Amino acid sequence: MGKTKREVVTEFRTGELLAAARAVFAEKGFDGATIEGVAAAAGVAKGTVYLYYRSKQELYGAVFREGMLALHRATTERVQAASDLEAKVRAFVTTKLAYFEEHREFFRIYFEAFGSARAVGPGLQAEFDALYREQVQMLETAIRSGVKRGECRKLRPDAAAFAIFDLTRGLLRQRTLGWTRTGLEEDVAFAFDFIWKGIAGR
Amino acid sequence: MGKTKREVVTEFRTGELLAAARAVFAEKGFDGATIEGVAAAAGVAKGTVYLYYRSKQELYGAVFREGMLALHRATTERVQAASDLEAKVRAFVTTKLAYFEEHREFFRIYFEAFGSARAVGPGLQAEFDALYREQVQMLETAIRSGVKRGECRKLRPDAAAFAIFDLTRGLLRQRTLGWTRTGLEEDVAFAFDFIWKGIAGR
Amino acid sequence: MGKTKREVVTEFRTGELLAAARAVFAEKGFDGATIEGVAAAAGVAKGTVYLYYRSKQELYGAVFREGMLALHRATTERVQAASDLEAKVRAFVTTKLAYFEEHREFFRIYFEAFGSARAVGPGLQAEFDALYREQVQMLETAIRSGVKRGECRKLRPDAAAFAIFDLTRGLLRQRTLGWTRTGLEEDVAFAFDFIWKGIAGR
Amino acid sequence: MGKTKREVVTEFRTGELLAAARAVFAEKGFDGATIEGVAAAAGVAKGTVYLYYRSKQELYGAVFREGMLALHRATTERVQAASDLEAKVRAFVTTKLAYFEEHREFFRIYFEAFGSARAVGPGLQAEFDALYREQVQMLETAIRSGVKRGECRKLRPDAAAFAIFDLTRGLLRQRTLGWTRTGLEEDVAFAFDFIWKGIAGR
DNA sequence: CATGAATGAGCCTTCATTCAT
DNA sequence: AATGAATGAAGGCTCATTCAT
Repeated sequence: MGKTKREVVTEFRTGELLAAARAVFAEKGFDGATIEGVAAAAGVAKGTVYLYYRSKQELYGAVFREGMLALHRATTERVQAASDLEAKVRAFVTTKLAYFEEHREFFRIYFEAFGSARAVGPGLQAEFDALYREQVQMLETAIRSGVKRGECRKLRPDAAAFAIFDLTRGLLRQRTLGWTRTGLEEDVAFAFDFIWKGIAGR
Repeated sequence: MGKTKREVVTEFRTGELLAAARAVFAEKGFDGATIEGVAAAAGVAKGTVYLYYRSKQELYGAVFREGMLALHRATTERVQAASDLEAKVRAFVTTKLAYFEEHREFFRIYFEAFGSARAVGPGLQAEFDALYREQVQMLETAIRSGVKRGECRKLRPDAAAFAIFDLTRGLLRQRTLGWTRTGLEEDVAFAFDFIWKGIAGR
Repeated sequence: MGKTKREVVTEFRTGELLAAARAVFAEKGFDGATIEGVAAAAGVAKGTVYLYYRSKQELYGAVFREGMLALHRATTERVQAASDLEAKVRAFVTTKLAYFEEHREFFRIYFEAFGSARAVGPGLQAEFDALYREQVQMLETAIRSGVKRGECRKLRPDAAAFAIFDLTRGLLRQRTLGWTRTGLEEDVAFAFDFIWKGIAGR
Repeated sequence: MGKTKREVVTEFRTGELLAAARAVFAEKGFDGATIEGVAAAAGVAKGTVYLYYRSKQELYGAVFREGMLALHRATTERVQAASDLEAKVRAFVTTKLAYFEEHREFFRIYFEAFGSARAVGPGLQAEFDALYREQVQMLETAIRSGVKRGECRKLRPDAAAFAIFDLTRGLLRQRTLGWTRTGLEEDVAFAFDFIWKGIAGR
């Protein structure tokens, strides 16, 4: 643990700035946010932001990446820990909903990426897409082996994976926008049920 | 038919500008787009844009509203024309996918509304939400009577409606971004199947 | 009386436009006024204004000149008709006040010329100055002969002329801005009295 | 004395900008002036102006207010220091003329306020009017007590105050526009004499 | 003659980024 | 490292003027 002084300060500042940026970007979006605003929220001067991030884009990227990776890690971990398909699907839905329950601010940023790929910049969009696909593939794999093991009916694993992903995302949106009054548990239960049985069911 | 000359010209310009604006907004997003860019795309001078639309916001609103209403009308019409739940769900998915197949550009604009409520402005966001809810309610009603008639199993109609909506939207995204290689027919079939039977199926 | 048709129409339009322009310039000032506004006030289209006046400047010039000349003529005539200095001074004050009583709108335009010589343009400013000096000289001449004839005490005629002019203009301003509640007669009486006797009086 | 560094720089810039703005507004008037022009005159970039003044209006307001208050203070002080009416009137005329002798540029701005109330904005116009009336009232009070004490003849103090004010303003204009070749002393002497004795005199 | 659609120069203002202190 | 003053490019919008109909 070498250059503690410098590194600690840097880490501290980085964290402060990241938090401030997250709040500001969440509230105003990429274009609506200003570096000045982020600096103010972090309690530092404008120039200081540029000591830690080279540009507005990069700062946004850091915020975005941090949130995405945490979400990604949590989801991956939980899903892989589950043993069978049913548990995996349930874990997927639960983890996502729970994550955003804890990170409301990141939600706006997350959703901005689905809409305005432009603001984000091509590099970031690629990263985002990569994580997206990775998650989809994880689901896909789970489904594929679920099909093999007879845990579910025979259907296209890739398409089903997308479907589960989208369904979860939609539910996320409703919850975060306050369009659902039901509790987290109940929402998860419904989503899983829908995914599992569709609307025809048994 | 009255002041044909003037009215025709106005309609023509309005249309040209709308098309140009749609293309530019689709490519760059609301903030990234410039009036100059729209004007150039329409082959007119900057000032001309302001003869037909009072502001950038208003122009965006016109583009957005036009696309939304067409989509809304098409969907509503087809769904209501269908007789039973199965047909209605199928119609819903089909119409949406088909609409964006024809209106690729509008897709980006449509999706921007899901992400950056800010840029769009509160008035437009409200309109958007209203249409959204109207569609969800239409699905909800269909499901409710489907449940009554035993066309599907007993589940919460509101949540199921949201689920169908979100699933469709997700599929839309994949198709438009070119993430699916399967044909329209097949995608619709899968989506319907998924909605209908879930992944457990019979 | 030749090209009656054309000339009559031209005169009519010219008059209409002049009146509209006077109203608009009076309300908004040179910079604040728009050709569109003048056209609307005159009940014609924008382009029509340019058929009769080459530019905004020229239109303003026409309005200005018309008002100035009428004022100048009225004043000159009345003053020269008066026989002795007392009558001349009285005529000067009375005519000016009476003129603006009738032409409230022109008042704003008249006063703009004292402040923003810039907007008016150098050519017009020169014309304005010429009329100004002419009036001052008229007063000067009157005073000079008044001095000779012993109608008043011996003082510098040029400076006295300016003083009378300025005093009148000030009174004008107060009346038009509604800062004086006294009647026209009384104001004239006071002004003349002040000019004649100063504040020390006999 | 506290944050000298920053405060000194700010004061310096504020002063520089104020001076530049005064020059530019004086030459071109409010509408004719551009922020770019002011910046250039101050030797800074356009954006810098906005670090010190929020808008063109505010900058104009600062220039205007500064000049008006200085003039107002000087006048008030000198007039109140004078003991009798004669001295007060003399002080009034002298101070005004002397002030503008020193502040030629401000003259154009001062006079613009008499003409184009519009450009200035309602708030500033109100301030201007308040100062105007205050000065008139000061004169009025002086005259009233002068009348009581028999220092001058009996006349309406309000109207006389206006007259003195206007006469002075007129003289100001002539001097600043270079329409008088006589010296300051002589002009003041004449003005006072005119005010005191009128043209009939003793 | 009259019209008003079209033009494009011009201006205020914002804000990401730099740099001297 | 931290600051925040300075920069200047960029963009929305207005409006005098032109010109085809």
